[in-house]
Amino acid sequence: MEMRKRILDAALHLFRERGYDGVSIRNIAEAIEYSPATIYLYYKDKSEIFFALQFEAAAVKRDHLLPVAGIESPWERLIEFGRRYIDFGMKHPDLYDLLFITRTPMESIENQECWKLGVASHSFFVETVQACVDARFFKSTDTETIAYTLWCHAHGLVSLFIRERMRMYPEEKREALAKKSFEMIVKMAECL
Amino acid sequence: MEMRKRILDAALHLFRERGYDGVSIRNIAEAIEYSPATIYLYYKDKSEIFFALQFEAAAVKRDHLLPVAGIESPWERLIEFGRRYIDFGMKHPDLYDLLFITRTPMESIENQECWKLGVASHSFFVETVQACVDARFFKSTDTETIAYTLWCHAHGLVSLFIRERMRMYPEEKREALAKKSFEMIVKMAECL
DNA sequence: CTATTTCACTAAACAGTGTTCAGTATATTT
DNA sequence: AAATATACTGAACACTGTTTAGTGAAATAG
Repeated sequence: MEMRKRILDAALHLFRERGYDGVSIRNIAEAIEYSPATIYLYYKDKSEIFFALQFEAAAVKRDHLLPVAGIESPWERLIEFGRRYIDFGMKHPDLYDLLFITRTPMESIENQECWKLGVASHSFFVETVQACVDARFFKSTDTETIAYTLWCHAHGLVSLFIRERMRMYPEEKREALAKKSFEMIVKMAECL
Repeated sequence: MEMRKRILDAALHLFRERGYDGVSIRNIAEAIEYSPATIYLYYKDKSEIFFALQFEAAAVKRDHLLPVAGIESPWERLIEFGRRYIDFGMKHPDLYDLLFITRTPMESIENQECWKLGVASHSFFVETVQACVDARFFKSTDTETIAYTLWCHAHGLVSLFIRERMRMYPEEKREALAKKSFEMIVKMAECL
């Protein structure tokens, strides 16, 4: 299990610098000073390395969101969840990419371990929205649509940012705009 | 100019089926029954084919949004813009992907023709929001943040859909959920 | 009508990719 | 000492984007 870890460490490091497509099995092999063929003794193919990293990304995200669970007020919990979700995306663009943007063999992902972590996180999010609904925080009682709408905003915000679709805004203003937008959606949710 | 068109037609057709990375210059050459080297007489490299297609995508999007310009009421115009933006993304996932998700050599995109179309569309969107602000439609007067927030939601909605991040919702419910979310963000904007 | 230049195109190569497989050298077990 | 298992690799296969030297046909010039 020592070798698997060394491969993942090298792969994550390289992916961070050059992106998934920018890194070859040969690059990873070179980084750990083994032959390319050795990689295949530990991972079936490149996509399996990807899934293993996606699992790690999901774990990092889980840890990033963990403190949220301790907040008692559903509304405060929801806000902090959103804030930290976005913060995770901004701080770990490659991990966020891996989890929510990159094209992957999605047909098989339900069987992967990383899927469980994702589902758990999403369930926690929906439950928090449900708690807000139960506390009569919103006029609307459509938990599913509320949760999905808030997720759309957060995901849109992060993915426009990390896939560089904010070129029409000067670079130094982008993060501030994202922050203001988060505050705005919170205000909008208040009268939802 | 006949050959350039044939290359683009073949490329777009193939990209639609197998995605950008799934198609090689050799595949395109094969499709139009020429040698791979011939492609390079008409396009500098693969990325230039990409930019040409991105331009076409931007044109399709522009045409899709064109009817919106005729709507007098700023608020109605804004709603219809959103509706049609999302509709474009759902109907042409590969074009939307090309425009707003795919990683591209973004450093040079400002010099490309497609950038102008994108900027024009975004300006029109912001101007519509500004018209709503001028008409005292919102309490907030922060046009930039309002526009960006609405865009985040729409982009998040489309990109979660077309990059298959809605697996936790049964397939037949996804589109309905998207529709309900759009209605919800409209309601949310009303009390913005 | 021949000679030259231009044009549209390609075969073949270079350096890279993911992946496989036969084979080697070392360590462990019998 | 012989047999087996372990850990690894060199070399190949079929692919990729891209470049270069060169072909054969058409257009132009003398």
